[in-house]
Amino acid sequence: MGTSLEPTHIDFPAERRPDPNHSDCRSVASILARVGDKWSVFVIMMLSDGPKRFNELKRMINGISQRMLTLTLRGLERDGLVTRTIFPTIPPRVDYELTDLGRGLQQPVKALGEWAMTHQDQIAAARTRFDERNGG
Amino acid sequence: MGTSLEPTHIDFPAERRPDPNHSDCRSVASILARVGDKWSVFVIMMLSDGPKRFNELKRMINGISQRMLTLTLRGLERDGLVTRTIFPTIPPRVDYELTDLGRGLQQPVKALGEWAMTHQDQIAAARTRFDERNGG
DNA sequence: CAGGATCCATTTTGATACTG
DNA sequence: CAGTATCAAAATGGATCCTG
Repeated sequence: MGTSLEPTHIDFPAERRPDPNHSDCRSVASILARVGDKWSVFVIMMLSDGPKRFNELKRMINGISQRMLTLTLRGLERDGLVTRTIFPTIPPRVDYELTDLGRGLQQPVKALGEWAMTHQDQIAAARTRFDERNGG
Repeated sequence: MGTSLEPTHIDFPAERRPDPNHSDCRSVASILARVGDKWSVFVIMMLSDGPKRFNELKRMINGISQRMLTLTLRGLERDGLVTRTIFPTIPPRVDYELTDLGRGLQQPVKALGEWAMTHQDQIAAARTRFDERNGG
């Protein structure tokens, strides 16, 4: 392989750990890690309106390499967010589609995207100020 | 320095670019990139209930290195999400606090966290299934 | 078409030592 | 206490070639 899809380990202080023997925040962290992944978010968005083929996605997300698209899709498939359907034709055809779980995730992701959308100016301004006061 | 806080470049296909001359998705991507950042999310969460000092945060987020906490806080400060207040005492004291912008971001982030919370079992199960069918 | 395998460059992170 | 500086290790990503 070469690339691990495993999340990084995070220790949470006892006072913050929600439930001692049910679920610590590690699993949540690993999920956030996938959402945080640049490409995952875009793939999820691109699959909003129905299934897509591999190269179709590759063209839609201009700039992603074949390798990264493969890796991203594998990760999403592993998490049960996307299904992979192979049509045994020649040439081969593979469809990727959001699962119910994936569609559920889309909602909070969209909310985040919309927040980013509506506040991008404020953030850009803050960055400029910071860079001026600083690096200037 | 050594570490760039700049987002990675993303090209969007013309059909998907929301508005040609106002804002392409790059800025949104750069915001998502910060949220996607493992540590940023946790720092934002830890600052929910008021300002915190550097080492206080470091203890709360067990596992983060001093270096990464510094870098993370700088990034959040640059984006206008947290403020940094220095008390010129000896020993020095520095407080970090969420801005209004930061508190606003907390909402969608929390939504995402809650989704992750409530679906972690499904995802864990999916991962196990995938790993069994696969690596097995 | 849809990848798998390799190799290499860049980024990111951690450990460690030092400072006002 | 709250960092900065430096170095080494590890993760990540792209380019390229190959295959059913």
